[in-house]
Amino acid sequence: MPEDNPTTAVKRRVRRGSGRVTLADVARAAGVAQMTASRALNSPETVNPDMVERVRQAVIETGYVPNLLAGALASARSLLVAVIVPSIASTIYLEFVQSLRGALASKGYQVILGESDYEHQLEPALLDALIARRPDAIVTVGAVRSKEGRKRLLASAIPVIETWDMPAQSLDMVVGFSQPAVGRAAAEYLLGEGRRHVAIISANDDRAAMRAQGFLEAVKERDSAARVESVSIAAPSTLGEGRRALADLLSRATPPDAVFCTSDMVALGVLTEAKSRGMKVPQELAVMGYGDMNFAADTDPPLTTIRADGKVIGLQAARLIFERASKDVAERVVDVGFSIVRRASA
Amino acid sequence: MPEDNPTTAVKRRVRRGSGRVTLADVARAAGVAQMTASRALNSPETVNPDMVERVRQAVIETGYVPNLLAGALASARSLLVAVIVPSIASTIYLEFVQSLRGALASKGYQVILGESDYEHQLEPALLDALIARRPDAIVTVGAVRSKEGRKRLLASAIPVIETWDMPAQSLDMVVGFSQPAVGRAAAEYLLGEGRRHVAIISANDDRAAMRAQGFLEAVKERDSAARVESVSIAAPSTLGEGRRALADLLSRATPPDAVFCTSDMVALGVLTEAKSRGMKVPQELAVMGYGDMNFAADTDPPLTTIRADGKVIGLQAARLIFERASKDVAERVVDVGFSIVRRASA
DNA sequence: CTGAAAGCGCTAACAG
DNA sequence: CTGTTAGCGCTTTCAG
Repeated sequence: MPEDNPTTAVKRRVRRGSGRVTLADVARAAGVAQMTASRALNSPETVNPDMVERVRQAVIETGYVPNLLAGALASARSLLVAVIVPSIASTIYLEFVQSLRGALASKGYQVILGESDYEHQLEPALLDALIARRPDAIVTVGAVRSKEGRKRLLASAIPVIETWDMPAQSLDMVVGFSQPAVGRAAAEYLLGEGRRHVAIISANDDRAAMRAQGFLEAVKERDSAARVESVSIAAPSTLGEGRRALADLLSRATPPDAVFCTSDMVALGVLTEAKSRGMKVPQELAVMGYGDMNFAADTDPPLTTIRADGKVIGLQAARLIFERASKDVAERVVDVGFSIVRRASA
Repeated sequence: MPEDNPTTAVKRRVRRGSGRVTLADVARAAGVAQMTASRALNSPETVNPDMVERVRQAVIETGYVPNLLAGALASARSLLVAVIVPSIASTIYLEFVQSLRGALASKGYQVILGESDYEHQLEPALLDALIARRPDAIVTVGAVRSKEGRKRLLASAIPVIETWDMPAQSLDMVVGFSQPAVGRAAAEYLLGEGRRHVAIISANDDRAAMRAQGFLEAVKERDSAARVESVSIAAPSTLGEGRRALADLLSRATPPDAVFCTSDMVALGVLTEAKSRGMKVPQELAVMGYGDMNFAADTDPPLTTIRADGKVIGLQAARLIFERASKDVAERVVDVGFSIVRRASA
């Protein structure tokens, strides 16, 4: 007879806990129900102040540190945000990640890092690994282009923010600016300064390619007969690549009188190479960068560059995440624009 | 009577799941028990191949993505590693974080990012926030100095790896090298090259201070009457800080004939300032950096610097984490050393 | 090798 | 405002 009977008690499947202090321990120590302890910690305004005090005391006594794994599972809110950058080593997105992480941390969110590699398309495996953590949002640098990637993100129902770009078909939310417009602006600036034979040194990643495309189009529009030199370098772009790219350009039949570079680091390489050859910048060669990195104002000569404010992108992305979490209808697209920082090099 | 009786059925507390596909759905689709599905995915070698195949098929059909929050809670293994850097924006640790993240990812671990700020001591709040995620390891850049921080880490029973340093009192595991030894090596190198009036430009963070100390000690040991100039700059160190620091040094009564810089970026600033003043490097001024960043070989002149291989530190840290996880007794201390990369600037 | 039950530590939902 | 109960989705444990 399968009757529950004390003498034929079912064998206990033993499974002891981690041995760590749990919320139940805190509740016991404070002499309240576990749920009250939970509320005292997470929404103290809904609990009698005395109880809150007792619970806080108990937390200190016991050395309790909540288990967010359990909390996230129970509440379906992980307070985790996945951030996918092309490469951790690429300095361009550092301030962005930093400001995003900081803003998120202020509301209890944590950041989990993904790396997509410039070369490979955002791999489904990477995406699945991140989705498996059930982040409350996924932030990607650049638009998600791969069909499979879009599909998985959509299926996951996790809010997505694509950044540093302005995709025609956004997945969900966007915080960025037009990459081709950056290239156009650079071309117009250099041409407007009277340069006649412009060049572009561009890395072979998605966004750099878009800038290059905008640059070339703008030059052609202004003067369909214009010659544009172009050098492609590998990402991540370094000072050395910049030096070699300029050497390449200068070895051509008609050397350029202006160069737009895919990044400030490359521009610094161009500056270095130019100076080592005794060329005068900007007289003989105008040099323009992209990124306005923290050294751009202090190069010799100071670097004219295009500034896209990573800090702002990070902050705006965080804001959208907060709004979405609180069910306020978040905007879907934020164009943070960019600006030309005019210094002496161009 | 509180007897369980069908007609007075207890009211159902409704709590529907997330609506997502769960392992139970997969098991159902595959016609196996949930536990078998779990095993088929996590330890396929323990399951009949046919079953594995059926489960895999079901995963694809259903679009199942595991919920690692639940898995982590149940198994007490989060496959999460917390990495604490002083500042995300500081380029020195980029390769380290990248290689660490990559190595961990290859075994299914993910990285969650913490930032300690150079200025504040590792804050208990940051630590608690990370511990709350129950990471399988915590990796810190630099030794954990604060008493409270050490206490919490110890109490958490989470494996800790302190990196980029060689603390006398390590908390648990260490992968690094002696920071004072770096300073000594730099001093000995410059003095050995015949420099007589050396200077140091040092940021005011923990590790830079240790290098500076080693530098000063070594100089004194060699020649107790030696004069050493010293400039302190704010972290994070930039090219501009380097320029200004050199300007400062040159304005002093007896300008130095050699400078050791807290980072390559600062050294690049020194190079820039020297060149803009028409000084000859290394003839009039030897310049030495620290970090061997990717631009160091391509500056003009190429930068002599001290290389500590962040990539190796990351890899070694990952290895220790794996070993500890598999219960092999992991080593506790790995000294990865450093090397002087001799180039033209000094 | 496969399955059933129990429970990881927390919060949602409901009842008082 | 406080408490009770029932899960969240997975894996451990034990039994077959």
